[in-house]
Amino acid sequence: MMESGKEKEVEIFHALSHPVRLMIVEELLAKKKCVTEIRYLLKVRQPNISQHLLILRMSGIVDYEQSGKTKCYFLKNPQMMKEILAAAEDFVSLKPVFRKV
Amino acid sequence: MMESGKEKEVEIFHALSHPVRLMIVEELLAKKKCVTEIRYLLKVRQPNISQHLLILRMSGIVDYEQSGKTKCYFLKNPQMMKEILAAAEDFVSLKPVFRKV
DNA sequence: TAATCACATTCGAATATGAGAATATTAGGG
DNA sequence: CCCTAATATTCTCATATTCGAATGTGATTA
Repeated sequence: MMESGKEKEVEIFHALSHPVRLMIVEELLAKKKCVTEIRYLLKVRQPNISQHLLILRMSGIVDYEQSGKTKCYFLKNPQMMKEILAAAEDFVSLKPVFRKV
Repeated sequence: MMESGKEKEVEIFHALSHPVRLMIVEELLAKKKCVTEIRYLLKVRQPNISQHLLILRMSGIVDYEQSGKTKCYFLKNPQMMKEILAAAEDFVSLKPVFRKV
């Protein structure tokens, strides 16, 4: 396949393209949280949360700090993440009537 | 699975999470183009381009207008797409040194 | 140091996705 | 009407993703 030089962007979009991961990011936008908090907020099993957190971490979106037994996950760049999400929300909130026919 | 109310956002991110689709969007950001143009610009086979265009169209990112035998694809909302892409580019262009350790 | 809490990893099964080949469709042009 | 160009669709195979179950690991506390 072609090289696009956009692998990193693709990785970011891919990381955000799953409902659970997107919800995790939005939870972290409000406040850093540990795995168990996220787990119960989203009502998703713990191993699954861990798997999604790994993907988010590999893509550079989140990182964590250990504090005792728990790991506090946080957004590495909340401001820019906010911009990406805001842009996407603006996009999807367009009513069809305003779209080009 | 939980309902997040963010299905549309997820769909947008998913549409942008493939290198060929992202490149298509970037080509269309410059100018509307027909399938054959896109095909040769990206050096990707035509059926594959058509499949990706379908996904982009389903997600509401692109639409087309028929002009004779060809279909001209264009972004439905270039400005907002530009914002999403710019935000993602900003995000990935952060040097590790500027990121929280 | 044994038990427990918090989290990660591994594995398997179900499902989804992506690419290519072949074929179909649709719209002019002769 | 046939022919060709432009695009779409279908089928199949390989690969990737996702989830749950089971298990592993690391830190804390009894």
